[in-house]
Amino acid sequence: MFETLPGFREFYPEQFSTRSGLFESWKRSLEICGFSEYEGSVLEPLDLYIEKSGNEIVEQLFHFVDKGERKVALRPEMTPTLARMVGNKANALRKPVKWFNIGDHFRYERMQKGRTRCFTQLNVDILGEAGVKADVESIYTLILVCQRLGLDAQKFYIRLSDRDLWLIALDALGVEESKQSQVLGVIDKIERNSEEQTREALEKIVGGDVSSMLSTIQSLFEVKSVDAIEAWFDKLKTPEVELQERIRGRIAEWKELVSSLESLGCAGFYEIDLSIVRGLAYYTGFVFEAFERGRRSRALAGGGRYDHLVKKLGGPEFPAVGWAMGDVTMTDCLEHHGILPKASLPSKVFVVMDDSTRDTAMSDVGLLRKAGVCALFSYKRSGFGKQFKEANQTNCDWVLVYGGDEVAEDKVSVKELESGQETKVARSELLAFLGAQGLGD
RNA sequence: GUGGUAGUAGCUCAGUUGGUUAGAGCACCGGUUUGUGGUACCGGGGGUCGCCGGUUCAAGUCCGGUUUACCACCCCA
Repeated sequence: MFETLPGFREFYPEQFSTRSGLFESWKRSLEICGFSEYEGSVLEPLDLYIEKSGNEIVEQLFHFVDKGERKVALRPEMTPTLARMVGNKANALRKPVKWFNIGDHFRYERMQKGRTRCFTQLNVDILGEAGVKADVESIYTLILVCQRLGLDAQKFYIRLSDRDLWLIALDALGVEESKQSQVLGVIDKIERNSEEQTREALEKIVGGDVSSMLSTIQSLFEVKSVDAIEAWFDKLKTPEVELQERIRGRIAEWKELVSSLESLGCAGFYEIDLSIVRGLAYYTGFVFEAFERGRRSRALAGGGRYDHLVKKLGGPEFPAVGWAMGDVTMTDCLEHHGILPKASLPSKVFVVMDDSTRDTAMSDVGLLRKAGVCALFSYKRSGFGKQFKEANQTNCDWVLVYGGDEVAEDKVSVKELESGQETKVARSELLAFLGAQGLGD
């Protein structure tokens, strides 16, 4: 037998039902917030990703040369595709652009828990709006999606940070602009690395004694409220007027963000945590990640503002904010809490017949199906007992018995399996009867 | 890319210091039951013991390689 390729997945009907249930929930939650679904290409020019993230990411991509000598890659994420799609039609799109996609993504890496080579992601983005309102909506939709899957504030939370604030802080600390992104890289790893490693990395970039800078940076990790952010900057005592302007402006935006989230009922669902920087180079402002509480696992979702990506890919200036959520980690989380979703299935009827009534019964099966009623029957000639058994095994809710007695009266016995209740219904009334039970179109 | 652990039926596993024809439960199929299901009892099908090689009279069992999975690093969209 051939085996599935490493890191790729197959979904048997039972798992597929969970998957569909998850997708249905995602889709519904975003439609509620006024987002429209879109789809991009799964295969993209390799340069689209090199352009954005640098050459080293090529090793993690599923990439190859096609028969037309084109260097191509299976998409590892949606954002560059989306940025290009929006950039191409930027002037024709009504703003804000509120789009979501549920699609497969690929990366060639060693597998482990919560990580495969093929995964499905929900991508939610708002483009064309630079104001904080878009950040609020983005974070809010993430919370809503989780809530509607059955996750409450005891089960997950969002860690909220701000790359812009870090850049201001680094300016205030006197770090040259050209070195700031490198320093952000070090900050991103601070929790994982030892203090010694961090100090060395920082010295290498900035030079000289960095211990006071390091402790100032670390003190920003402790900050848990907007007031504390304000106090942290007050303590720095930056003399430059222009920098003070920036600090004041950013804090005002933080205040707006927090108060809007509170009024949307998001209190308890998020924490300010400036240790989140996020590795991707294209993030520019607020960034955030969703985590399960009380369990060490991968982020459930992550996102943030990326105001320059559309332009970087050849489009016009187009501010954007968005996030992505993977199906692997989310399914794992929902399973852990015993709240796996299921695809919604319509009620089904099973038609029981014998040789003498087969023609009548089958012609009714045809009529029922045409009217949108799910109607099954056995492919075997077997006794009524067997057929009832099959009705159970195929998860039917109703059985229609076409026995000789019933058909002679031009009637059908209709039995509801769960209650065991059975009534005789005239064949001409059958559709109306089932319709009253919520079956059919 | 580095390291650790594991692979026996569709699933969960048992299989003694190497020893006849490799087992159990669940699931599946059939029967008890040719006009009424879920329960119960009885029966049945299903295995190159991941793959290749080695040691041995004899390998599911020991050794080497390989592959796959899981876990921890690395990295993270």
